[in-house]
Amino acid sequence: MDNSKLKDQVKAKFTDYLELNKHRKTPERYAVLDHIYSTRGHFEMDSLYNSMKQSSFRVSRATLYNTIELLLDCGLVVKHQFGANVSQYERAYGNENHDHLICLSCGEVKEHKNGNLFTPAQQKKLQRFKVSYYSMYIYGICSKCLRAKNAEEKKNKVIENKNTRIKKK
Amino acid sequence: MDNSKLKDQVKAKFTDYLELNKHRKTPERYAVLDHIYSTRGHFEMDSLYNSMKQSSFRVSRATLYNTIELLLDCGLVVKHQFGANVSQYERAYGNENHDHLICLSCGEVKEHKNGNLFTPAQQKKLQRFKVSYYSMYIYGICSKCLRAKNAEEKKNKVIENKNTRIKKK
DNA sequence: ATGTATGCAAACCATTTGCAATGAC
DNA sequence: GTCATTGCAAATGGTTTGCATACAT
Repeated sequence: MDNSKLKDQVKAKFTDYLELNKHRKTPERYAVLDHIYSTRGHFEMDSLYNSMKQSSFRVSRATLYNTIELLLDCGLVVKHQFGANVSQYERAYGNENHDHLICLSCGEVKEHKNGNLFTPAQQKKLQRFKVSYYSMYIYGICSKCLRAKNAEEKKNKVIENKNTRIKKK
Repeated sequence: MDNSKLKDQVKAKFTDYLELNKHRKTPERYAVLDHIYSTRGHFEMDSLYNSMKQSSFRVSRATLYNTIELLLDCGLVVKHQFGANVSQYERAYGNENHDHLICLSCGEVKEHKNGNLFTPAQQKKLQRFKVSYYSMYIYGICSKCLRAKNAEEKKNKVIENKNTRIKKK
């Protein structure tokens, strides 16, 4: 995947943010940013920590949490809390807006490209509120669990019928 | 507020759910439901616990968590995790669909009546996914914080100007 | 040289869990 | 009478915090 250009852009954006807010430009911070923009999709703190530990640059959990806070603040990362106890994070720059389909049965999270549910025109209607980003979570039952549930119900129906017949005797 | 009719409806719905799933109809469960539908807006576990403690019916935290799980499952309550570490909950029945505006600066959550960003027609497009409900979270800066921020920036600019003048000397 | 940022380990705290006692069925 | 449910207290685990050390400025 050739995303060196993307990485340069986010690095520049991060540098701007750090300088503007008088934060230090430490190698740890850039290493975290680089690592996050090396993979797609959602990640959680623990996996990021382990993944970086195995790479050339290890950082402490404390630093990870500190850095994520900065990345959230400057809009390079987005945070999600879908319902499990762990927070999930996601690249925000160069990542097309999408909704999240969350299965209430198995917990799987799928991305759903939707584009413009929330159009700029609609954003304008929100007077007196400066929108940074938005998250759309759609909860329900995924196709896999739906099939499993249907199969289950069919089975139960058969059993019920059997019981009815037994009772009739 | 006359919501005795509403309470009867949700009570009936809860009873249906409990019977269908062969769960017991304990007084604790109905007390929790009743308490939740006695107030509007968001609440968290701790406030619910304390509020019920002061009322005539006290339940343990364990039971509270158990019962909320049931209420979530039968769709009478919705759970939100806006970013803080505590989950927030909300009545779902008779509660018009609305988005949530969350201020990244002060954490305040405001409801935003929107109606139908997510229309039934759009839901149909989600093949192979049975939608139960959805949550729209719009993050940004609220008007209060926006004003504060502007004031702050104005102040900094004045200081910068002063510094420039000093340097020029 | 100064003081912010890091790493470590301990603390925190919402939520979950184990288990004996209770009470819905 | 049976077994799901309750209440209590202890355990869990993601996240935060305090503090000594390191290092960006």
